[in-house]
Amino acid sequence: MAKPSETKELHSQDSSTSSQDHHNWITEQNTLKDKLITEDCFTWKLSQESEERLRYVGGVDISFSKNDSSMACATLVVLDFNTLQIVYQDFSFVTLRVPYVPGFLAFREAPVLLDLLEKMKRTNNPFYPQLLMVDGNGILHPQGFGLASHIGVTANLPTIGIGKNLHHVDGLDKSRVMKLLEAKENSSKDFITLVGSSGRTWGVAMRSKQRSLKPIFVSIGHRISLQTAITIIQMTCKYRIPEPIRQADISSRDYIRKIEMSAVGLN
DNA sequence: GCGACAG
DNA sequence: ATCTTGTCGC
Repeated sequence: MAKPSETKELHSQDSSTSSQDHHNWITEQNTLKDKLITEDCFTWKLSQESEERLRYVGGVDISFSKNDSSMACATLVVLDFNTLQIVYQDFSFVTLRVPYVPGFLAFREAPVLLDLLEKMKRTNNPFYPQLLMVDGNGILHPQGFGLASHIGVTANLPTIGIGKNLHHVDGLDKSRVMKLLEAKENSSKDFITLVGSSGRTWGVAMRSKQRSLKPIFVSIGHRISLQTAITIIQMTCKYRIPEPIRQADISSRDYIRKIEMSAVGLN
């Protein structure tokens, strides 16, 4: 029979999770991780001369209601890689019942984002992205399998993870990264490689714009090399955050704001 | 044991 | 993630 801690959450809006959930999540992460590809695996090219060029780059983000933290707006945008203009945009309002647990962001956010991708594929949308940027880490993650990798493997799509804050892993913490960024020998570099205590490379801390001291953290999501990911991120940064992510963020906030305005009107 | 911990 | 105004600077 179920223990009290397992029954009381059944009808709760803001559900918590058990150690059993965590165990299942880790198992699923490890299963998906077997399919992870950390090198360039796509047919398009970046060069102008190429027959098949990278043209459609997607970005996904989720914004939350300030009133009800389980109410969210998930957004998928697709930009033209050359002009960085939006060519496709879709969103979905959802109630997220899975809480945010550090290391398991994908179990909260991936389902609704995958739905948005699936909808495009199902309708044979010509703007279906050739590459997807995700706000959240790829392999820069305790299990080496963050949200960007989770979405990449599940959707079988090349993905890049972009974190705005560092997820501490393998001895990499804020102070260590700041020291590296401030070191004289690194002062002119626009990114530094994040090598952990184990010697493993997890991604890079990138100064996407010279003036912005605060870096972004770029890591492999799926089917792309770190080197290619860096190049593409640099090519899509008008500001600190690469445009596909930034536009998705702006759109989802905008949608949430409009919804809350109409909700206030009903009260 | 205590603190840290993407969004 | 979100709560929050102005402010300094290009």
